[in-house]
Amino acid sequence: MCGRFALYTDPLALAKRFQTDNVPDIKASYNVAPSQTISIVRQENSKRHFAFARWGLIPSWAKEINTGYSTINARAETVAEKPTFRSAFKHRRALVICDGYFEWQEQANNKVKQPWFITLKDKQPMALAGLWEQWRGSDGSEIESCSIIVTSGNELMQNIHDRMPVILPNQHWESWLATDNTDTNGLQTLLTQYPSEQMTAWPVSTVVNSPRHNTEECIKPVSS
DNA sequence: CCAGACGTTGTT
DNA sequence: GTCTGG
DNA sequence: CCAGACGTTGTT
DNA sequence: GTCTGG
Repeated sequence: MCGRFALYTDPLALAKRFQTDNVPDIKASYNVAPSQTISIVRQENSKRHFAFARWGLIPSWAKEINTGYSTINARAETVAEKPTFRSAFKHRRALVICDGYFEWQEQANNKVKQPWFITLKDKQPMALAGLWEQWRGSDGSEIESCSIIVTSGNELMQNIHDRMPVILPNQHWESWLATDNTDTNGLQTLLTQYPSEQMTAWPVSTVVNSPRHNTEECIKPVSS
């Protein structure tokens, strides 16, 4: 799955890579956790914008912000059907932007899990397949929230974890973001494993375990 | 009909 | 053990 | 995802 | 909001 990531590329470079008409006002973060505000890219009238959303999708019909169940990820296999996600899947897709994500590898003999950091070999920031939703509280407050779609792990990931986020290659950004695209069958074919040979992974310190630690040490390689 | 769930992961 | 907070 | 709290009373 | 379970 995908429960933690990092985003530290310069905002101007992000705007250039994702061809947005605004530059996100963000600082480098090496340890982004669920419930925090994350950077997403959406499209309106064929123009791309950076926006922000709370990580953990709140369905429009939810009574409380804390839904009591985990919506930080949506399974690619079922996202089109699940009541919590299907409306967003059809109408409110986004790119969740990160430089790399973390997965925790189970260890034999009940030893402490080993965290890994996974990036693209070309060091470019990546676009994860995301969904967003708007929620209105009874007091009139509004919150935009989002979820990251996950699928089975590719060859690189297999030894680390059996699930991984869906990473969209450049050539699929347009059809994923197009608001007039409601072909859910076609959209689902975009939710595939990114090729292992274009990715790389290294073990990192358990410093990353605590969301309170937000330094470069979180992504620094250690011997496993 | 109304009430209650609506999720992913990992472990058993 | 289970829920909340980050 | 992992870390940290998980309770009541009374006092500051 | 919409589906499932009773």
